[in-house]
Amino acid sequence: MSIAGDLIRGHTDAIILARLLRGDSYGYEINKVISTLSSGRFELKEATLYTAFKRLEEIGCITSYWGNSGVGARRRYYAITQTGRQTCQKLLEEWQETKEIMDKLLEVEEWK
Amino acid sequence: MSIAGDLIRGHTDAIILARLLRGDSYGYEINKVISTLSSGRFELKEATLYTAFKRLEEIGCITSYWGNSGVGARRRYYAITQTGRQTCQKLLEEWQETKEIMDKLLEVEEWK
DNA sequence: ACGAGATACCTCATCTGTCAAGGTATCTCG
DNA sequence: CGAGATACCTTGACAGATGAGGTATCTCGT
Repeated sequence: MSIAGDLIRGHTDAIILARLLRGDSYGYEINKVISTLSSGRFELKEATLYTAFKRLEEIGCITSYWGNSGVGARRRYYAITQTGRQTCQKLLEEWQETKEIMDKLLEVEEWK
Repeated sequence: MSIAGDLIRGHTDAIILARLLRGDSYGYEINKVISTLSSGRFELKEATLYTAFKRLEEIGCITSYWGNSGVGARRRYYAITQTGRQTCQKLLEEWQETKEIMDKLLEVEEWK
């Protein structure tokens, strides 16, 4: 992985919620999507992902239910709640702000 | 503080190094500059800052020396090393990549 | 029918960086 | 002289990321 997890730390909740905003999904799939969208440069570790799900469910941002597909390994689906939507919007705004601030702080003159 | 430190976590080294690239400085001043540049929206806590200095010095990215100003409280100045410059450049590139990936991962359709 | 590999979930102990809280000492200015 | 700014530092607690380990099912080639 070229992008260390600590660089994303604090933003995993935002990533997960933003994904769930597009529709219910389950852990394995979300991980795949993240890996694909980042062209493999970043992937959440499973432990991180499930820790996040647990945390998000505890604070009421998501709910979960077992899929009844009948085929394949059982899946636990997650759905975003109204609280989750609000939290997500807040986190997205924070990300925009973080970007602005970081860009200003990292501004460098020319490289010699 | 509107931006929690954890959102910046993993980027503090980059911030400090990018600052030192502009010239030697000391803890208190760097903290002030960060606060100013971010319009007060973000500030490193002192403990975090000094922890980072220690870490960066241990891995050879910066060196330190006591200022001999004679007036005011004593200051420990920090200077970036050649290793530090390389590390800084790498971290800046990582930040650009992090931004790209995050923006892609957080992409949302319209808000309803 | 069997083994490999993919799918899919989960837990626990450990590590690392952040931070609250506390401390020391000097200088400036009213 | 006292308050507040300047300036440094350490310690312990905490939270999130992760390595390592575990379970179970399905698919596909041989």
